[in-house]
Amino acid sequence: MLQLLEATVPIQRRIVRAGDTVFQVGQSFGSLYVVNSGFFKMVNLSNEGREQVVGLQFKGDWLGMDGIAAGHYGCDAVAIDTGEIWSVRYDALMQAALRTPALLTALHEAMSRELVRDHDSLLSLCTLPADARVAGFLRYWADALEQRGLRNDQITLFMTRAEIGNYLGMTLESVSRALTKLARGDVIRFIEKGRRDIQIPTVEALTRFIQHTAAPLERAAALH
Amino acid sequence: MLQLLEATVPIQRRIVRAGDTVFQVGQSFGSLYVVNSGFFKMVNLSNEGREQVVGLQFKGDWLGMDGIAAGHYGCDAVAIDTGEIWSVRYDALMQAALRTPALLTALHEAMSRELVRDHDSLLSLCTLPADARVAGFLRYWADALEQRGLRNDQITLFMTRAEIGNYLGMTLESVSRALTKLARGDVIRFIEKGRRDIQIPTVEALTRFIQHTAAPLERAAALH
DNA sequence: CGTTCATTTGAGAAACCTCAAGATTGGTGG
DNA sequence: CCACCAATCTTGAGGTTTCTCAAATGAACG
Repeated sequence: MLQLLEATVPIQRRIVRAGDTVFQVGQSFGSLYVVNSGFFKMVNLSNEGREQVVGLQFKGDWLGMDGIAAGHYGCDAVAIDTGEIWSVRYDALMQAALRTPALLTALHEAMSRELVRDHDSLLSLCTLPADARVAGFLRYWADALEQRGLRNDQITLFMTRAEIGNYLGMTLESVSRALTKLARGDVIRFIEKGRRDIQIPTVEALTRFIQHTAAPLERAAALH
Repeated sequence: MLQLLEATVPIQRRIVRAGDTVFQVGQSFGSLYVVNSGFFKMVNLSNEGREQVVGLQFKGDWLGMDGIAAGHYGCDAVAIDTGEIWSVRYDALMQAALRTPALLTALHEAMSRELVRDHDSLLSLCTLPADARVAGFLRYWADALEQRGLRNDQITLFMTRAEIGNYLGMTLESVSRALTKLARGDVIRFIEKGRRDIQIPTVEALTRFIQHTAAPLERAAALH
């Protein structure tokens, strides 16, 4: 995907460091961005000032697609680690897409994947208790790394407990307690001194924990 | 948008009644659907059988875009009222889009709007108490009607309390209590006998209720 | 080596869920 | 037209999860 983009559209590259913003909510929409390396969080800001992490983007993911319809970006895109971000003018991309339909396919698939991911988040938020949501978060991160060919037995969270909690709809204390509980059950292990590096013996153990912790679903199944 | 589609792409029309499914999770992806009339819910089903309403679609909205990347639909699309749904072959749409770029714009804006909407849902779920989420749900429905030129001072919910609760991440009892509270404060009114028809004196009152009920946000703002 | 920020842990409070009992409604058949 | 049935909805009481508040510990940095 990255190669395809490189070969067909003018690209601007930019190195970012943790805390840098790629674009901000309200800013006029003009370009889409693609993660070449690093990790990014998307932060939504409500009218009343409530702040919400609504997504995490990894290598190959697109940023800024929520700005296409409104004409301005719908959230802040913030780097949470050093990385490289590519930007593409949306109008240039559309021009190129008419000549190279594969570009269109790539863009549509990226948007589609993000929709699926959002729905997964909603599902977790609504149906899982706090502990399981944290486990699901770690599994998501591990899966994301694996899909990109990176080692996923050991992950570094570039987020504070507060950020993770915000993303998962719970307090930082609840995140801490959940991680402690996971470590006690040997589903995860803390490496070294810092508590940001987490070893994941097996992803299956995480999945088991989620299913085991999930509330009985007689009620949930009563939708019919 | 509907006219544009009609003029440029082969369309298949279908009348649906409440409970009919447009497509089901896992079904092979081939077409996108557009709501001509009626109301639809998108239901996600997790591996373990947890069921989650992840979206509501109104006139002009597209259905099935979460199937583009995976090659199969990611959720069930279920009519919750009588309506008409149009279907368009995705490959035919792409063909037509190369000749009529406006089609592409329309599709991208539809996906973009859905991303924004999903992020709004996440924000509500994570930052608002149950009462305010119900108020936000009613405001969303009223806004959706208004944007489509329909009267929005009186809305008919084609969903049970259980479905609303599922969508909003709470139990049906909590939905009931929230509606009772809203009615007591005269933010909404029940019409007639049934409890499915709700009168909304002013959307502003709903907004005020949400802001008033929102928890103080010192904690939430501590993301920096 | 002290300061600051992040994290952990505990105890009490609050929101929400669960369970249960009645009410209300809409539909169906007598 | 009325009575009954099934489904939905409301309301209450008590339990559970999660949040809030507070304090202590640990790590990072000059």
